[in-house]
Amino acid sequence: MLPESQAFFKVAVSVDNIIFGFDRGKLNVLLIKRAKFPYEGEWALPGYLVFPEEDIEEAADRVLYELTGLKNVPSEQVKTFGSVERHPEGRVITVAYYSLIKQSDYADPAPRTSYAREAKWFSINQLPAVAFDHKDIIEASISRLQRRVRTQPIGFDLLPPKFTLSDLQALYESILNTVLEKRNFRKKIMSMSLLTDEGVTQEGVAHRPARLFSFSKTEYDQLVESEGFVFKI
Amino acid sequence: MLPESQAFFKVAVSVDNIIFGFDRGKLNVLLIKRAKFPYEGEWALPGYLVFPEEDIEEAADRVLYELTGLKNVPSEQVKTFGSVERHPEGRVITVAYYSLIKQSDYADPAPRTSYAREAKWFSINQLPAVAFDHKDIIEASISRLQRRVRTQPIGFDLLPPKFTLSDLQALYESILNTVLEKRNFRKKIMSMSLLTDEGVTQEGVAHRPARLFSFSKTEYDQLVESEGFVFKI
DNA sequence: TCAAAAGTGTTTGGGTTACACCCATGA
DNA sequence: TCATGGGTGTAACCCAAACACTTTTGA
Repeated sequence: MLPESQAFFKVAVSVDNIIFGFDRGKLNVLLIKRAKFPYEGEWALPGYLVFPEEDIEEAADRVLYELTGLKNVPSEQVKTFGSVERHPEGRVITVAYYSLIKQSDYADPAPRTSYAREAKWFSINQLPAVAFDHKDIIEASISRLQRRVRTQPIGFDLLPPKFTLSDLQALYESILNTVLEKRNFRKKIMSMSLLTDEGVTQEGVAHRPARLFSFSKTEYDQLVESEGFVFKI
Repeated sequence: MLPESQAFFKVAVSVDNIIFGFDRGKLNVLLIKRAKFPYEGEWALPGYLVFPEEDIEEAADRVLYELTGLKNVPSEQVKTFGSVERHPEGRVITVAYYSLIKQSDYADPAPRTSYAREAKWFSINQLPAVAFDHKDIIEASISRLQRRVRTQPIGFDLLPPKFTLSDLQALYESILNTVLEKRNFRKKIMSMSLLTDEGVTQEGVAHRPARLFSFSKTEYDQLVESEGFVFKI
């Protein structure tokens, strides 16, 4: 290392995971209650410092597991936040990652370390105060999700393997914070021929049961590959 | 600082600037020739380490000025690159920023420090080998530019204040790497009522001179504000 | 008068919007 | 039989795509 470089290697990097889930018509984010300084006892995104010898994506997976118990969650980088005063312990630059998961698969997240006391889903419309600049991070992630969900079939990542068209519509409505016209929404979705009718209907609902559909990422990828298919809501 | 935190504060952060320019129908990127270890003598993005007490955006501006002489260039974060082995001096995580400038205003960039020997524009179709993982960074930036340019009026940032419709079309064609149909392109642009006819024509061209137009970001912002105007190419 | 790019209109098809009623089920 | 959400068709409109010739200038 050049002598003049020494002064620069004094920074820490952290990762913060924004995990989106969807349950009963509500878009949710997973938060933890911090157990240590700083912001002890406050809600925050599941995040922690990255070891100097550790890849950032790996750190994101590790930290997410330690703080919430979630494993094998694919994630994508959102943005890096690095203002000088964002962390009381020193200069900490954080890289935010977001993931979309089937919340039903991870209904009861729980910390695996003493750094968090609790992990809990919050509706994005009823978020508590959060530590650090995590409010900014959550907002940036929601914006990104709103942009992406219109041009990539990522909404399906939030739904169980079999879902109704109304589930899907409610998902889009809650992400985009709008109301969609039922007939047109269904026509648009069905015209893309992306869904497989599972030949099954809902059970135990007090009204006409809806048909269940599934989405296959593999088939979608083939469509894109072979015919340049473009997803658009 | 908690004692257990010490181990983490050993990382360096750098910034890399991807400066796009446009000249004579070609989309260009500004590179520097490095003058110091590592990668001495090789072409690279204008980038350098961030001081532990310095905001990242500020560092991006400072580093850009020092290495190329460019000042007051608005920039936007693209992505952060942080693989463990990307820098031979130690763990260095880099935050990439991209900017679009009127290349004619900065025709002859030149370094202000001994860290670079030269600064030079390269067509994105004829890039030299570049240091570090800068190839990945440039590719990520081009992808982002291609996505953004279709939904935001950022193309005008690359053109001089007065430009012809053919200039604009050539710009879009070189960014998107496609061929556009002249009549439809003009119709679409003009239908948005975003351009002001300057009442002037080209001079000194060996063919029918084209009319010159200008774009006002302020007027555009007002349109968006007042009528929810949506830019779309 | 020639070369070179500027400039322009119309038709067609597909997609988006808007809109209202009947259907199947459990309680 | 009632309440509840599931499920469907059609007309009007707008936008995108395709396509070829005339105009203006300098050389």
